Amino acid sequence: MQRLQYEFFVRDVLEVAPDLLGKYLVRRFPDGYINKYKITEVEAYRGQQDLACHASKGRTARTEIMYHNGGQIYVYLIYGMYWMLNFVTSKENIPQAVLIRGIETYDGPGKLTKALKIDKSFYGEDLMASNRLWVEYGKESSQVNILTTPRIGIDYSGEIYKNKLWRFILDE
DNA sequence: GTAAGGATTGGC
DNA sequence: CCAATCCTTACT
Repeated sequence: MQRLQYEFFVRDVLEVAPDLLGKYLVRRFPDGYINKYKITEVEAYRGQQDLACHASKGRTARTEIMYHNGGQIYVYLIYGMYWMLNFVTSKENIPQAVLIRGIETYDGPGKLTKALKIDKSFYGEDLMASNRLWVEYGKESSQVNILTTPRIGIDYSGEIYKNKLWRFILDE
């Protein structure tokens, strides 16, 4: 199937995040083996105002990639042991990203990066140019049922943002 | 330089 | 319930 292009990612994260559900994350491993995984759970992180978004701290070495045009990969380490996989969205200078929290077979942001062998070396990689990680359309209709809930693990982000229904789950 | 804490997970 | 484990950020 066809790889998602820049136009898909260069939109507001609240449009891109739910739209990623049902699409396929494609990984080409170092030995050349290719596997595809249906995306089942994501979260949206939206700009400097969103206190749960890393970019609320401003433009730093870590958040730099989020200020780029959509379609780049943002990876960071959490709790000293788990890599989190994100896709940058929106236009240049608008820091947004979608956290991939679950894919078919591997439920959990830390589990899926471990299974797919994703680490810091993917930071800043382009989803349209990469030969080892990208996203494709599925063959079935894009009609999917979606559940929304508050985001996980961001209780520190204040009343307004911790209650936003910016976690999107594929309802099977 | 130093300290605090995190978009998580698994084990007790 | 709590430790693991290390990078990023802020600065008593």
